[in-house]
Amino acid sequence: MPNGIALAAVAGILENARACGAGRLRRAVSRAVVDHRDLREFPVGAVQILSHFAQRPGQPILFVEGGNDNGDGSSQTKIYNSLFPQKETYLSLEDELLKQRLERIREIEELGYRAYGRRYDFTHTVPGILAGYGAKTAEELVPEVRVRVAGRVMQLRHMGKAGFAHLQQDGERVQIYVRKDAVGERDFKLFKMLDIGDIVGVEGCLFRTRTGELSVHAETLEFLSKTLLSMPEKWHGLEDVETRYRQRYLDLIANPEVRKVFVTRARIVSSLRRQLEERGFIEVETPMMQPLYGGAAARPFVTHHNTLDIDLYLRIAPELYLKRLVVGGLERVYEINRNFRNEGLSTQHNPEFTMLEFYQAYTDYRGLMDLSAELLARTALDATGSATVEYDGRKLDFSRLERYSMRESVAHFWEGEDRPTLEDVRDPEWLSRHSGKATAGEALTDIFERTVEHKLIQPAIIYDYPVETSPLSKSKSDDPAFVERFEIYAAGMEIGNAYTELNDPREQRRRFEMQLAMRERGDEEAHQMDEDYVRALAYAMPPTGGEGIGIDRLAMILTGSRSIRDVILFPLLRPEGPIGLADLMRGLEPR
RNA sequence: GGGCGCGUAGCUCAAUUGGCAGAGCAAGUGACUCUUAAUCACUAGGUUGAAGGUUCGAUUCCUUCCGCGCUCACCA
Repeated sequence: MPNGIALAAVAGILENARACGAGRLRRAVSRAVVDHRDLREFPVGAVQILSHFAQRPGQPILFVEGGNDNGDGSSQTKIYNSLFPQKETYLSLEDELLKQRLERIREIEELGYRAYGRRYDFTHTVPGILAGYGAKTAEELVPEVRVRVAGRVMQLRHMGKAGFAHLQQDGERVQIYVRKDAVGERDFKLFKMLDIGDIVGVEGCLFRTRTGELSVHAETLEFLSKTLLSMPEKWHGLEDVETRYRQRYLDLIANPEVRKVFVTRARIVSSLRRQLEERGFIEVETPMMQPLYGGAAARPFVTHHNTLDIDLYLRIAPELYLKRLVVGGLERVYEINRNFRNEGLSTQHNPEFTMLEFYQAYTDYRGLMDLSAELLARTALDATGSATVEYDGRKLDFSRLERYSMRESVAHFWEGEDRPTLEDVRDPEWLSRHSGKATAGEALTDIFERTVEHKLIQPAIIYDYPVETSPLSKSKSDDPAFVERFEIYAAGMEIGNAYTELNDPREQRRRFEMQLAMRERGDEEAHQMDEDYVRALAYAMPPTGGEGIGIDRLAMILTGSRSIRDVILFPLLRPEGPIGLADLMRGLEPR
């Protein structure tokens, strides 16, 4: 290719004039070429090259003229770049690493191994080896312990005719020692070809190295899977937040603590399941695609079913379906699954998030408070090994849930001189003095949110909410301005919401109609009329307590994560655009 | 949606006032049969997120756009 030759010639000339890598020149040329101007003035800097050359007649010419760096701007380097027509000639997009790895695959197969292997029957896992033999001395390993173990190569240290590697499995690592005279010519050739990130199987005996590390003395190697891309750096791991979320698999490989977070999350969910099962709750699954949405105040996602030709909503809550089941006699039900709310994103909000909701017939919000205290204490213990966890430098004790009524909390957490008394907090005049909201209830909620919410670091229950902000809860019989509802707070976040369920179909009809009126006025978050739900209540629902616990936020607190995205494996991000790997691979495909 | 910040090699990070884009790890070649962030020598690797603008000259200054983070608003 003529232009390629020209480039080589330029490189040669510059090599003589000054030690200058071909890569550097290529970049300089490509910069000029990209501009595609006939004349481009270039900085002189310290460049002291005067070189010019012509290719063959009629071919593009690169003319480089240099001067001294005299600092007064009088000397310039000019590149007359007459038309290198295809910049691709110079901007090679080939990925050297990928090319090398594909070549590696060929070599591995030439040796008689599969680059992408089949079943490997291991006798031990890496964590199993560490747990079983990590405490044994060299002498105790003398009756030979043979193991077959597989894992991902995370570190490699070659030393001529021997070498060490660390295999990672389930987030833990064991060292293997491979020497030529132990594994033979062919396996040792394979060992020398390994890249960090490859997955291999090793058979051999356990021993301790001179420095005392438990290791597998390899006798045979099996190749199981080839990495084509390079792993994140061994020391710092993967730190780029965006890459960590987009390529969570890399995050999990490179950052052991991330794995722990998701293991803890799994423990939280299984602990809650087990505790609810023990109390006679059964797990159910209700529709995620709903013709009518309800159970919370939020904007939904809309989708469409083709055959029925109807729009459906991704559920914002399972509440109304779960209560239908209570009507049907499933007196203790729970569901752990995703809700979808079409809202902004933040460190505490992901558009899809996981909620536990449970309903228990014949109890009320007082009963649920006691149950919540037990559930949370036990979950913290099961997930972290302690009912006390540290979050953001504060110790949170889940074994004792503080309880305040909303009014008490305002008085209790007030900062400043004019701390209100409990009498003040129920005085409409005092409330309107401290909030611009129209009604006393809304004002109380407003004041609570501004002065109390962020101070609820210790796990706490706030109970008795104004009726205005709680459309689905049953009113307190002795104070109809308030409802039997509580929320659970910890680390300044709301993590749960519960109430004595409204089970009077007449009242429910009235509240739906109020919501409908709000919809008419353009409130997208107002409830729709769900007449089937009213019909269900009309068959009589037992008095019931219902509660929702945000699993993601609970997981944040119990894992010490500051962002909800750190406890969701694949948080919602904008699509990243073309990756280009498929094109690269296609370009390197042998034909 | 508003405000602030970030974007440089596969990864982690430098780059003086606007003046030749560098290092470590990873990669390639060679040496090394107990290393462990192995070591030693050499090599390669860049559209400085993208597009414009200012300038003799831009990673650096300006504008717009893209992506991410924090924050406010919205939202439980």
